[in-house]
Amino acid sequence: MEKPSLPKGTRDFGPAMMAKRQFIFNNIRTVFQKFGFLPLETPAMENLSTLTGKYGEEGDQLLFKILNSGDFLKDVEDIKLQTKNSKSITFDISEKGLRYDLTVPFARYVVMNRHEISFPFKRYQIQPVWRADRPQKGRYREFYQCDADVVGTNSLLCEAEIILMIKEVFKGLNIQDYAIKINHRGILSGIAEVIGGKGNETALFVAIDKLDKVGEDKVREELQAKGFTAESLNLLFNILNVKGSIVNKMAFLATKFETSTEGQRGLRDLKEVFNILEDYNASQDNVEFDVSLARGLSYYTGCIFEVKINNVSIGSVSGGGRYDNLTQTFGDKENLSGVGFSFGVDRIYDAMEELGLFPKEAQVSSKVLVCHFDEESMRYGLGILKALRDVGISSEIYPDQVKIKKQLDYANKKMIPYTIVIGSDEVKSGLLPLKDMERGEQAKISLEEIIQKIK
RNA sequence: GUGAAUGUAGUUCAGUUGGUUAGAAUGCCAGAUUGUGAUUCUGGAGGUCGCGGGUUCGAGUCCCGUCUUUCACCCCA
Repeated sequence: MEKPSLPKGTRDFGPAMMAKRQFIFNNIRTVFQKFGFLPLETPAMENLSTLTGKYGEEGDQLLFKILNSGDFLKDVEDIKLQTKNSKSITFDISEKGLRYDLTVPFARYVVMNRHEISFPFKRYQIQPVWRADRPQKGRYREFYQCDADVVGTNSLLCEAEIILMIKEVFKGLNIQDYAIKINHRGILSGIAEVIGGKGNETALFVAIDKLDKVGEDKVREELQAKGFTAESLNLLFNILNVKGSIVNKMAFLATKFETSTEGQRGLRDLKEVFNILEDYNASQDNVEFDVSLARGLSYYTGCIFEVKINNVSIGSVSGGGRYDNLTQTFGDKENLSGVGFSFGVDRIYDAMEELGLFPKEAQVSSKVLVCHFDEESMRYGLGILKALRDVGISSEIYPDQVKIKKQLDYANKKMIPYTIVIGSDEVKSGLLPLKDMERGEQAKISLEEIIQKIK
């Protein structure tokens, strides 16, 4: 018998991990709902044609494809099989794939259900996605995304609210040291225009996105190899090296973008987002205008976001942006604009674990364990148990007659913070010893007092 | 997808130039303790050394393959 194992990059989540994961999920879900987003779920698999072409050439390669059922080779031409070019027969043998993100399935959903959706449409979606990437720390082949998107409005209020939601989620998770980076595709296009890199945008954006990671010299090297002149690179870094406050950076860029309508559009949008934030009385703490932020997903057209938790070895934990033409790729005639972002739960988990940020309360299952010395006291304990549960206190009783030591050990293992040990004295008097397992203190009090104390 | 490193009790790790029966800490189980847990003491269980092949009188140790995890590239939550 072969030892069982899991596919590369996938994991089981035991009860201890699930308690912490759910702490994150609940936090995010609560914030999404508070901002008026409605839940949506879509199938794990989509038609391959829905998925391909949305994530760039590299993205298509990372799609998990599902082999057709039945005799999937039946209709493949012999010539194609003989050439052994697997790419050429992909669409002959596979017509379905696992979803790569939640944004594209959402766009598909919107186009299919236009008649019953009223715009602006705000939905959130918390589901796993799959990528055939090579796993590393913080990179999994199956991971959960928590998306919130608004479609059907150009209002930059949505961008501002995204920032507010990120702040609120991180506050709830007690993550303090982080940066919400924001930029705009218009600004990137403007830079490309100004330095004479038009037509070569993809290479340019991919390279400058790495700036904070690999440094200026490497980016210069890479772009030089791609055919950028020294002169245009000097212009580029003159722009990218802007320092100072958000206002200063924008003023500087305005002088560079006098001839670029795209660049001006980017600046206008960003300025408006910051103005709206001010009207919300939201501080600009943790918000950074990062001119070198690019992001790979090719469908973004306006503002783009990325969130990084500082001092951890995990990449970005959240990202998003505005996309104007996504529904058009599904045949929609109208130009519906959408904007959204996504939290990566698995990475937030890794970061929080690394920083030791999970509160103990998040790992508590039952709040009380009722312990007992004999059958009579156990039966008496059942009434206590019911009374606790009736007022909403999660509690359990040790189901076997075993030594008190074992029962208390069980409580410790499950991180149950309180125990009530019942014996013949308690059955007689009705006074119960509530024990605080962390402090080791206990006091005999009435059931009513217990409920009041720990509810 | 390209290149590299890693794998030894449940967990974290020792293990010499290849040499008898592979160790420690911690955790687990039982007892010291017949109304109270994480301290202390005593005893016990637990490993086909990731898996498969090879070299050798002999392999945890060397070689090849494979899988896992990790790192860089690519890309990204």
